[in-house]
Amino acid sequence: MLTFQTPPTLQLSFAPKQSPQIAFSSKNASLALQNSNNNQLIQSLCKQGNLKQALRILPNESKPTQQTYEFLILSCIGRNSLSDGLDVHRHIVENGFDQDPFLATKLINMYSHFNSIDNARYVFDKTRERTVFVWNALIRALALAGRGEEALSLYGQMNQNGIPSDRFTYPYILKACVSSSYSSISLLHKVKEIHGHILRHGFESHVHVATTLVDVYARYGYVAQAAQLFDEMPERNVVSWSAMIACYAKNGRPSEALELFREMIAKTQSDVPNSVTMVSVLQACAALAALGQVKLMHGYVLRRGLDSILPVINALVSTYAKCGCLEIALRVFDRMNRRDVVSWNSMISGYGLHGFGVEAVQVFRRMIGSGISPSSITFVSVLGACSHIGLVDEGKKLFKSMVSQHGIFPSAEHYACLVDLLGRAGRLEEAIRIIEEMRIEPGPTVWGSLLGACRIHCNVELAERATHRLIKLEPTNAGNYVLLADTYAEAKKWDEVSRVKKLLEAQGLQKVPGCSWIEIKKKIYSFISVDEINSQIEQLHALLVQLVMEMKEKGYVPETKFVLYELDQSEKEQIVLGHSEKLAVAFGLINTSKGETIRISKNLRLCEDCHSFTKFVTKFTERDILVRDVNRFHHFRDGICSCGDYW
DNA sequence: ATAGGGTTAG
Repeated sequence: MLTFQTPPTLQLSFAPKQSPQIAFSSKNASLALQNSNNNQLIQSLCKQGNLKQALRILPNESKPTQQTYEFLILSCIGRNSLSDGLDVHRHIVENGFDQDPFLATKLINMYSHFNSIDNARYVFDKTRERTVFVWNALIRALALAGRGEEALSLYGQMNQNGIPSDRFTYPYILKACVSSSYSSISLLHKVKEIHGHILRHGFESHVHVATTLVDVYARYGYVAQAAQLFDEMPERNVVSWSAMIACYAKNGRPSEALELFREMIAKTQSDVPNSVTMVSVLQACAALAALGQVKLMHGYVLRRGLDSILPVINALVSTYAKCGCLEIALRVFDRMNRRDVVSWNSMISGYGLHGFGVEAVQVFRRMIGSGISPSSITFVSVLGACSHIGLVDEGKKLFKSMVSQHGIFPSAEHYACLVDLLGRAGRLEEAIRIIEEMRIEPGPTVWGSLLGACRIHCNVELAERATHRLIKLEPTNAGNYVLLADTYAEAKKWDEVSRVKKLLEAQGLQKVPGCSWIEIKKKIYSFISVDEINSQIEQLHALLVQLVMEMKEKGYVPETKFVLYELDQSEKEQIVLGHSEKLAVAFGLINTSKGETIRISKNLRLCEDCHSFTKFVTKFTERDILVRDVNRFHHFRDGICSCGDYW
């Protein structure tokens, strides 16, 4: 026999059955009931914010219906009041509606809204007639609450009980996979298993189900899988297109994202890009640092009237900053009439990216002053900004203020920023002490920051220690081995250099090739670092040789201390001359007009020789050169770099 | 009745 029992988490305080003290007298209430149906009275009381009173009237004065309760549940959600929700639930039970599967679904959704999962499950457990709606509702609640495993096990039970899943079940189940704590390998296995179920039940061509599949594969980096699914979709809409564009944008394939966007516009009339599409498109432009593309997209945003949508403006701010145009980013930011924490974060990181640490901290303070609470990302941004310019004390203060003033507990990412801040400034001992005293597990980002700093300051011993940890944490990241090898090379420990190189090869890992690119007349040209000259870059190479020769007379000395081969000086110089950034600079010199800033992007940190080379080029050719490396911008002008040689 | 895509960091 199922009876209503109050579980520990469901604290229903039974309201005293006294006559309500209300502006409405009971008489008025009865009258209203005679004239209209009770829903209207309840609704009007709810609209006045008087839900408690509505509930008091309910059993005495009227015969509530399913609809009445549905309305009451929705008002609790609208008013965001869990305690009212509990009251409504209690009334539902008292008035004999507790076995209504429709209301059970609504109650589960309500508890899900309040993230009160135990109560949602309680409703589920007490409901005898579990329709597919009831099952779906609880699966959804569990998936949204990050309890993926429970959602999946419920799905298993659903199958065992012979309840046929429907097209609504699968998007929830796929989300459950994402919100589970499976390791990525068993997760892929799980997603494939669910994918199999979807195929077996014939839901794969359903647009919502297929779009969710695309998204889930994309989230885990299975771009080819996602693309295949997308290609095979018999029906697509703006959401499917957006999901696929986002997939490319997020998985390091920005050109394909832009290509797909163009295809979307060309191929379909019905699927018009919306704000969500544009946010991903802008993200792709930012990844490419393609200022020309951003301006085109900005125009599109204006034409479509999407320029008042906050996430779109936020994306514009951060994209302009990432494309080297801090001025436009600031202009867009200044004109905003409403700003959320993301807007501020975008501007703070924009300043940081361009080496304006002091300004970034000022924006941070303005943000606090305007009453916006900083998020954990705010601190990553502002600490990163301090780190770029070496504001060590300011950064340390901000780090301390996280807990003391803002109640935000530093994550591994924040420690990574702090370690980077100290490490870059050469305070390696202090940095390692921070790591040793961390209360949470220092992840790869933390050791990575330390290793990066060791590489800059040529600290072999600590670099070995950091790499030792990193190899365990991310065994396939070739970058860690390379940083260690670079450190050995600078210390002239050639035996160690070759040992690390062999270690790399033995695991089939490869150094990520240096790649630089430049946008000329809205077209992107990319260059890869080469050890030898080929015909395609002959002209560029000739120009470089000539430049270097002339610059050497003016004092340029190629910096070759980090070349990973034990060669003589001229051979080393030959190698650094093939760096992709120099090729891009030469290409830029040839293909842009005098007075025009040359804008170059690079996938790695700028090497010291390219840095000093570019400084000389700006002095020598009287050109401005803007280089974005993997961390930040360098504004080269008249022989000086905005980073002040601190990067 | 229930469903799908997006923003800020390093």
